[in-house]
Amino acid sequence: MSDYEKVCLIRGDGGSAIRGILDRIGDKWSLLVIATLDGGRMRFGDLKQHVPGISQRMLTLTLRHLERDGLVSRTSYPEVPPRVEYELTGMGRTLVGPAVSLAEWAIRHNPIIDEKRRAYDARQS
Amino acid sequence: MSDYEKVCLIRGDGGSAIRGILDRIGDKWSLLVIATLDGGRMRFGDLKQHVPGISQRMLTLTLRHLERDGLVSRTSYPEVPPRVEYELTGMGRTLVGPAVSLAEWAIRHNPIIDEKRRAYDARQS
DNA sequence: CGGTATCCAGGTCGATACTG
DNA sequence: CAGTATCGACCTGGATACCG
Repeated sequence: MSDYEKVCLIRGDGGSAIRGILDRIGDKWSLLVIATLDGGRMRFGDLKQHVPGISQRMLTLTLRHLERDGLVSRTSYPEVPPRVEYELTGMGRTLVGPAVSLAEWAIRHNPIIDEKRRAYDARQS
Repeated sequence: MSDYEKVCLIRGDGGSAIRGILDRIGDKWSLLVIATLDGGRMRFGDLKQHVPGISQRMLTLTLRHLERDGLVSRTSYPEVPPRVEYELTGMGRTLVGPAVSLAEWAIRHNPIIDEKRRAYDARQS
């Protein structure tokens, strides 16, 4: 694939391709929840424990969105007290690869970016 | 690399790794501007034309952020009328690869997701 | 031409309280 | 246990007007 075609992939028609995916997983918690669920099926409460800082509300919302998009499946057991388990769907698991490549980029370049940022801010002040 | 290590990569310490990169390029325009600049060095006005729908304000802001992080370089020529050119830095270009892999995922799965979404919404109503 | 300044509408997210 | 409901602070981004 040529570089030009790559760029077109990202830009799509008016950028809708990349917008679609970022609207889906570019929020504060989605990718974190997906990464956590990559460890295997998990209950609501466990998930809440393993995603530090997430509120109950945001975990619920995030899971609903991911479920709606078919990235996560929800299974509730009619027991008392209730038990609900979540796991990645097949499609959900295929997202982990690309997400990891972005995370790797982030980890590799974080120190340089921080340095650049400090240098930039120093120039401004 | 094991699956477990992959997940740790994304989750990092409390998810800071993935948060860092998403805060940087997860906004509405950054990745679009980067993809456009991947075509080569470009003037402010041309950039505005090639990123459909972006406002002057958001283009300026986005470019400032990318410049601050060392992903884009800015060159202004002391002429009248002024001319300012932007281009990806070396580090900026390395981001295109991972971004493309995410875009490819998005393009491949968009139809399925849309379908899942419609099915989910139909069940709710 | 390439910005900056200002205002504001809408959305996101956290805290808190309550429920089956 | 696994949610739902409500409120409010904050932030993003669009429109508009003006500037060197």
